[in-house]
Amino acid sequence: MDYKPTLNLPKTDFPMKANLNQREPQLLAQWDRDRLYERLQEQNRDRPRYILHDGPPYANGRIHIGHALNKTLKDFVVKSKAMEGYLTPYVPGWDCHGLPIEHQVLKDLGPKKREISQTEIRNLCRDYADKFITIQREEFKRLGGLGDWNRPYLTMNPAYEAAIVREFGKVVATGAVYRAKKPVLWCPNDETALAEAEVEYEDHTSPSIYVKFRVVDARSLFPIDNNTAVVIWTTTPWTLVANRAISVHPNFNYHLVKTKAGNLIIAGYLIESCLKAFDLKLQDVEIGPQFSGSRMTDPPILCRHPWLDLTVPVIAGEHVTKDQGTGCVHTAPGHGQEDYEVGQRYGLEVYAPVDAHGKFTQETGPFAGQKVFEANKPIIALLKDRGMLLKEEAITHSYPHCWRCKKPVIFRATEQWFISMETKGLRHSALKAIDDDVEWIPKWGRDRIYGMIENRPDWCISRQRAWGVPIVAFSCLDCKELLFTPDIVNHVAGRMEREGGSDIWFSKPAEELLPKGTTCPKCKSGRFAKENDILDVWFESGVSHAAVLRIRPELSWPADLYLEGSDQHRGWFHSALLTSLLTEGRPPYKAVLTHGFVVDGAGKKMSKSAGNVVAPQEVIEKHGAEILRLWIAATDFREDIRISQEILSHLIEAYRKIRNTSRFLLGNLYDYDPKRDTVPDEALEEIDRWALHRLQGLVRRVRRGYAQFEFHTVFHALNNFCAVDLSAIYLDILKDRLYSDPAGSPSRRAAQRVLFETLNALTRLMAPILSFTAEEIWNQIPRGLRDHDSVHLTPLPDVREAAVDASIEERWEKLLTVRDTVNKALEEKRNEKVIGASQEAQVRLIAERSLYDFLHPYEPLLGSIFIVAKVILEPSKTPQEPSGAFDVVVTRSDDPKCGRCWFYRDTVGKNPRQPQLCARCAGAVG
RNA sequence: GGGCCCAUAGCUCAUUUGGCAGAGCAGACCCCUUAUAAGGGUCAGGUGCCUGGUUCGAUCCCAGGUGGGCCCA
Repeated sequence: MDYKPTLNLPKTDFPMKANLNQREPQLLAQWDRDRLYERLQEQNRDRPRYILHDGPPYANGRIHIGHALNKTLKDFVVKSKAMEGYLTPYVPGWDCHGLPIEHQVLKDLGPKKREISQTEIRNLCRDYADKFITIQREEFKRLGGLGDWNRPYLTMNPAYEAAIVREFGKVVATGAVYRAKKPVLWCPNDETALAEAEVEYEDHTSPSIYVKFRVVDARSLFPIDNNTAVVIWTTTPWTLVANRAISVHPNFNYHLVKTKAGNLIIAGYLIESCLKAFDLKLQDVEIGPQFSGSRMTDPPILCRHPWLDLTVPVIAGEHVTKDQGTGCVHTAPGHGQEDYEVGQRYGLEVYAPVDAHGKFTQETGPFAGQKVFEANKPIIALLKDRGMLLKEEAITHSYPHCWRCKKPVIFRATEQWFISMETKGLRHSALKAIDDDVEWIPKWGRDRIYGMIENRPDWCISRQRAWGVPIVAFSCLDCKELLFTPDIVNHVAGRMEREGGSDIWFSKPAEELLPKGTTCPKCKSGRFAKENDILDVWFESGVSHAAVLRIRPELSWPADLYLEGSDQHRGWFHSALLTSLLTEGRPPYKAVLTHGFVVDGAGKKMSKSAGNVVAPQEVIEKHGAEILRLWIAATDFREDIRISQEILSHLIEAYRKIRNTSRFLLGNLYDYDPKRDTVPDEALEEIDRWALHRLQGLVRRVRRGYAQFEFHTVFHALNNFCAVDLSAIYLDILKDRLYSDPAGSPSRRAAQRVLFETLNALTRLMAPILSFTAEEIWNQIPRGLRDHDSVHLTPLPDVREAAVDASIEERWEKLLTVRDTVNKALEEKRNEKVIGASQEAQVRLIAERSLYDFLHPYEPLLGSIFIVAKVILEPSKTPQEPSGAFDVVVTRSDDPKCGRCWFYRDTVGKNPRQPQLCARCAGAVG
C-alpha cells in the first residue's frame, strides 16, 4: 500500500527553478505598479533621514559591470537603511556635459560640423545625453535598485545649470578664483586647445640636441671659465626660445666633466651615455668634482641662455629622470606641463611667444612668423654658430598628435581660470576636514585623498569647449576690466533657470545677459564681451551637493554617505569636497565609502583587447540580476572584485541552496496559520529552541554586516545558516516530525512555528541583497500572515532576546559533535553495505561517565537527532577514560521497516488495523 | 617612476588586539528517491606570494622583492 498520500509532504507554488530572467521583470512591474519607492518614502516619512547621494555616471554608452557594482551596492545601502528604520530618499543622477559626448557628436557630424552653430552642436549633445540616460536608466532599473528613477537629477537641467553658475558665483565671491596662463595641449592646425583625451600618441621624428648653457655664477661650487656649461638635452629645440630655467634632480649627483668640448655639468648616471653621444671616450676626459643637485639649486647656479640676453637659474625638479638626456632639463614653463609646475614653485614667467597658428610672435625677433616646427632648423643653426651645440641627431619617439587632423600638437600656455588652493586656505581647510569631519571607509581612503589634496596644483576649471556650462564672466570691451560680481553671476543664473538653461549664454549678446544698464565700474563703458570658456565638468558634478541635496525638499545637506569607486578620490569626492569647503565651509558628506574595481578571474583588469570583459547585460540575460547582486554581496568590495564563469557558477549554487531552503520552509507551512496554530514556548522541543537561538545569532550577524556595510559577511552568514543549521541539521531532523506526525499535532505545530519565524526573518534579512527572491517568497506568504505588501516595506528582524540561550548553544554543540562521530560510523557501515539509509541503523553509544550523564536525558531523542532507527546508550565500563570519550557501534536494525515513515521500528505490526506501520504512524493514519 | 591598496585550500570568505590555519561552495566516493533537475553523509585540499628581520612563538609586526589594482607622472 502506498502511504505517501497520508504524509504531510511539502506543498508550495514556489518553484524550485527560479527562471530569474523571466520572473525578475514581473517583480519589477509589480514594484512599479505598486509605486513601491513612493510608498516606502511615505511610510517612513517621520523617520530620521539617511541620505546616500548618488554620484552621477556619465551619460554615454551602455552600462558596464562597474556601474552594476556601484549601483547595486548603493541599493544594498538604501534598502538596508530603510529596513533599519530610516527615511531613505535616493535620487539617481547623470553627468551630462563634457568632452566624450561632444566628441562623439562631432564625429557623427563629420565634415558638416563646420557648417553648424555652437547652439546646434549643443542641441545634438543634449539629444545624445538624453538617449543614453534613457538607456542607462532602464539598465539600472533592471538591476532591481529602488530609487526615484522618474525624477533623476541631470547636470544639464536648467535648474541644475543655474545651480552650477550660482555655486561658481559663491566661489568667486570667496576670492579664490583667478585667471592665469597655463600650458595646454594645442593643435596649431585646428587652432584649438585639446584635452588629454583628445590626443593620440604616434611615432614622430624630432631633432635630438644637446645644448650648452654657459655657467655665469657657480656659487663657488666649482671653478668656472668661459667654457664651463650645464648641458641640456631636448627634442623640441623651438621651445628654447621660451627657456626660463634648467631643472636638476635634488637627489642626483652631478659632475664637472672636463672635455675638449668644454667643462660640462652632467648627472653621474648619464655621463657614460652622454660621452658616447658626444663621440668622446672616458679616457679622454677628466671627471671633476661632484655635488648633489640640491647644492646646485640652493643658492641656484646661474647660466646664460645660449643666445638670448637672459640669465637662467638652475632649479630643483622631481620630474628629472635618469634614463635619458643629461640629468639637466631645459625648462620652459609656457610650453610644458611639468615645466609649468616646477616654474610655478619658483615664480618663473609663463612665457609662450607662440600664436594660435603655432607661429612665433613678433617678440621672438628673427623667428617671428615662423611655424615652431619649422623654426627648429634655424634655431639649431644658431646654436651651432654660437658654439653651444654639442650634438644633433634625429630621434623617433612617441609624441602626441591631434585626434582629428593627426598632426603633431604642441604645448602652449593660454589664459585659464583657476581655483587657488592657497589664497583662501583651501588646501589647509580641506586637509583638516578630511581628518576631522569625514569617516573614510575603509580607513585608507583618508590617506589616499589626503595625499592628493596635499600635492595637487591649483584647480584649472576652464575648458575651451562647447558642451558645458559657461564661466559667467564679462570683460569690458573698452578697458578690458573683468566683470564677474556675485550679483551679475546670480542674475545670469536666474535667467538660465527661467529661460531653458545655459543655451542663452551662447545665443544672446553680452548686453542682453547683463542686468539692464550695467556699466564698467572702471571706465563706465556699456560694451562688454562674454567669456568663451566653459566650466570643467568636475566642477558641475562636484556641486551636486548644492544643486541636489540643497534643492530637493526630500533630501538634506550634508549627505550621510557618498559611495563610489576608489578612482573618485581624485574625482568626485575631491571636487565635491573642495567646492563644499569654499561655499559651505564643511564637507558635503559625513562618510565616504569606496569600492574596488572589477577584474577578471585572474585578477587582471578588463579590456576589450584582452577579451575578458564581462557584460552585466549578459549575466542578467543568462542568470538573472539576482545572481549579479549575489556576486556583489559575496565579495569584499573594498578590494578588487573578481568575476568569472567559475565564480558565477558557484554563486548560482549558493543561490539554489538559499532558494531551496526557503522553498522547503514555505512548503511546510501550507497548512499553518499562526493565529490558530501557534504553540506556547513550552511545547517547543529543545532542538526547536536551538534552531530559534541560532536564528537570533544569524539576525545579529546579518544586522551587524549591514550596519558596517560588510555585505559579504551577510552573504556568508545567510549561506552558512541555510546550508548547515537548516538544511543539514535542523530541517533534516525535522522532516520526520513534519511529514509523519499528525498534521495538527503540537509536535508538528511546534516545528511549524519555528519554520514560520525562520522564514519570516530569513526573507527580510535577505531582502536588501536578494531583493527579487525575497519578494517572490514574500508573495507566497498568505496576505493575512504578513503585515506589509512588500518585503521591502518591512523592518529588519530584531534579535529576540527571549530566544537567545547560551546554555542550549553549549549543549547542542556537544550533541552535534557526537552526531558527527555517529555519522562517520554510519558512513563506514554504509560503505560496507551493512546499511543504506540511516533509518535502517541501530546505534549503540558507549560513553564515558560524564558524557553518559550528559546524554542520558536526551536518550529518547537521540534516534531522531541522528535520524536512525534506534539508539542504545550505555555507560562505559572502562575506567578512567578521558572526559567525553565514547564508542559507536552501528548495526543493521532487526526491526521491520514502517511502510510510511521508513524508520525501522519494533512497533511495526503491533496495530492489527495497520500491520505495516509503526505505532506513531498507525496513530497518525488513524 | 611616485602615492594608496591587495595577495590564506580550485572559488568566495574567516568571528577583538601575534599562540597548534577554519567555514561554505566546488571536487571524489557513497546513501536516499517521502525538499526529487532536490536532500543527506564521508573523504581529500594549504611551503598562508617570495626572501630576510623582530619575538619563546608570525598568516597576523617590520624591511626588501614579485605579481595585481586604482590614481598620478
